[in-house]
Amino acid sequence: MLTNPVKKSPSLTLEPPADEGPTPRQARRGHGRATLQTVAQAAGVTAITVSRFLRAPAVVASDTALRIKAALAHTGYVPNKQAGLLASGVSNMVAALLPNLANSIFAETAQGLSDGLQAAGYELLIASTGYSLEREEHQLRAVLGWHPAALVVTGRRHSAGALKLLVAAQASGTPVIEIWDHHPPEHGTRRAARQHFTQIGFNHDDVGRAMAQHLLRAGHRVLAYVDSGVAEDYRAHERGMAFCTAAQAAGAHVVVISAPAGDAFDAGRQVLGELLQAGPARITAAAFANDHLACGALLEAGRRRVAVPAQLALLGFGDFAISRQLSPAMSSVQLPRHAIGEQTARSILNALRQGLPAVPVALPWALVVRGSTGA
Amino acid sequence: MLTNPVKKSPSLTLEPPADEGPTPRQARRGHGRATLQTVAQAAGVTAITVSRFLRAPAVVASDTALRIKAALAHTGYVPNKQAGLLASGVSNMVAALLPNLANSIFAETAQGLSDGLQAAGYELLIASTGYSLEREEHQLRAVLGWHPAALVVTGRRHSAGALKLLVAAQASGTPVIEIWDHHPPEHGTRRAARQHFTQIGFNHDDVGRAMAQHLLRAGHRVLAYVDSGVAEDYRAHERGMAFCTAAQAAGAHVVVISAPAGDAFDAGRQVLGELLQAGPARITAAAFANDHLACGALLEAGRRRVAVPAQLALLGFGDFAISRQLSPAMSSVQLPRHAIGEQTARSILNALRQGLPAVPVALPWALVVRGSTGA
DNA sequence: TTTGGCGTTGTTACCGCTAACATAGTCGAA
DNA sequence: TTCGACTATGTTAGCGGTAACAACGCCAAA
Repeated sequence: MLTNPVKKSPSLTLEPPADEGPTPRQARRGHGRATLQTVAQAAGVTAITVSRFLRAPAVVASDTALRIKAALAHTGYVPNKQAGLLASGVSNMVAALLPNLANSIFAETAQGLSDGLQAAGYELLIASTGYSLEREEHQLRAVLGWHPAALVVTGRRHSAGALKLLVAAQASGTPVIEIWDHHPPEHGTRRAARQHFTQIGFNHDDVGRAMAQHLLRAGHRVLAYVDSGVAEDYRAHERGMAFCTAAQAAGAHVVVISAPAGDAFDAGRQVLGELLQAGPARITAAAFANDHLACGALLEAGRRRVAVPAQLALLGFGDFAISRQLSPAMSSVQLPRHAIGEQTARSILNALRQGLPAVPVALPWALVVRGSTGA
Repeated sequence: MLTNPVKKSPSLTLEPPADEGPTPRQARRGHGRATLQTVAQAAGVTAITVSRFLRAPAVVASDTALRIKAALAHTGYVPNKQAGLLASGVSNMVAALLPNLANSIFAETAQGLSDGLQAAGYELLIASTGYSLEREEHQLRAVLGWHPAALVVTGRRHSAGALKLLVAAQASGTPVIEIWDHHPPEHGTRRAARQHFTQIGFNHDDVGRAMAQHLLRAGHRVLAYVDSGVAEDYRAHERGMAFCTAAQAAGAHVVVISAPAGDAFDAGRQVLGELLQAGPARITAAAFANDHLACGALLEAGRRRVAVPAQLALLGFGDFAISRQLSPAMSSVQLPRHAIGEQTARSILNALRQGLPAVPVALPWALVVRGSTGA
């Protein structure tokens, strides 16, 4: 009964013009895809009934529902989200701005986000910023055009323009979440004056401090922090600063070395040479901005027959899969990579459903002690 | 001069109703964001003029342009892409379906895609399918609702429903690109009967064959292929099949072992035990579905004092960063991970700009011989 | 002076869908 | 029988842009 004659809708553009008068102007046609009109016509109802069926099948009569169901299958209807969103103002898309997708850290977070959101029927628009605040602002402006249901940005530092956009978005009810950081409000800065966003991550100062304390407790007194080769990765710097502060407070010496850019393993290898000769006295332990650097140093130490940890203890960050596999296994900081994404998805869904602002979450990390710092 | 009185547009809903009659029904308001109307009002023109300015600044008079520019800055206008797309039918969003973002292989491809598209002002909607064809179809249906400018899917195998959607999308002018594969048309199958999509990647049969030939040429006669722990990764299976075929054609024995699920390094370690005792005769060389498995085996070989390659040669796939770092360094197959993304972006942009279908591209890979197969 | 072209801006209708209100039809209680 | 509550569906008017066409002023050519 799909082809029974239905009352023709005057706005239907599918049938040939039938030259029944002066076509006022050339009608813009659709792209040939089925619309609600198409389906409605096939089911012998109007568009709004089909629309209702799609959003709440229970409200239409059961026989109507059957006809609509058949018509949907028959026409291969795919709802136009632009139109739906435009009309309803409700989006099911979440936009996430990440520094880099290729970096396993953010890739796993993206996967976690994706998992959590997709299960709830949301979609994920991803833009990468390459650690640049300028690009972040640009991407932000671009994704805002889609009126996303929520915004996820990485870190708590943004350009002035981006900040304005984020504040405006939040003010208009869009949850804004900063991931991979969890920082107490900074007093005495411009930052403190403004509203801040929900943060889901962990405190990098705490981690840097814990890394120092671990090495200090093992008796090291001349330390090094090997900073990331990515100059814009402020979180690695923050850990380094906290590391230095804690070490110096305990009366230890600290040297900071910046890793060269390029392949992180190779950078770590190169850094080992510097570690062996830098410092006022012999460096006995080094902490790294990430595990790849640390593993590079560890492998190079193996090649050069530098005893780890006896001669030089090494401590990574990130606990990548390879770290436990080397020997000695790399001590590192285990991060909630995937959990940040999952928790962010959960918080977003909560915020959207309850209408409440998302709550900040400090996720657990753990310093895992293995052979490289003398377990 | 932004606040000068402008001629009031009758359709403007910003001013209070001015109770000049029975408000027919409660007007739906926007979300408080600036619209073209807002900007136009501030600039003393109508919406269409602002719209024109945004798309082709040259066509409006220069003094008008100045006023509009000021009004845009003043209102913080962000174009509503839903509305724009709905009206024009032109999208600047590309949807990509990838098996997994956390996997470094696809993460780098995503990064390449993202780089290439963002530079041209396109945006990237990413969905992950978890290697499941069923989820792929579901995600496909979801992203199609956005009317993307192009579709990127991974691999050439899709569910029947997904295939139908892809064909329909392609028929309506949306470029469809299959990445990470490049396969000649298969004769005698249903696949051959239908139109196929632009493929950008490489031929996994070729790679599997090359892996076998490399080991055969080194004199190995009892081989193993260690398949991926992800059962749905058909490309790894295909490489394995080709590997076996080539080896057997040369009169060698081949054993196929499936890696256990879970951490790939650990899986590789476990597999080493099997490799040492499996087979009709002693296995002298093993090829792996990916470098993590291979590296796991290599590390375990080091622990067990199994000489690599003298006692057992190991050959990976993917050339991950760690592979060159171990000793002996892992022989592997270098893949155009990032290039697949970049090339896909380029092809999409070409196709959209020229209106021509995207051309298939076979990207180069290379078997890199290092110590683990006895360089 | 008339005419036509050009440059610039405005008017109208429409993209596909949904909110709000309106309207039939059904059924039970008064 | 009448009324009201309730169910199921329809009508209208947008959401915020853009395509197509119209119109206006200006200036040069006829």
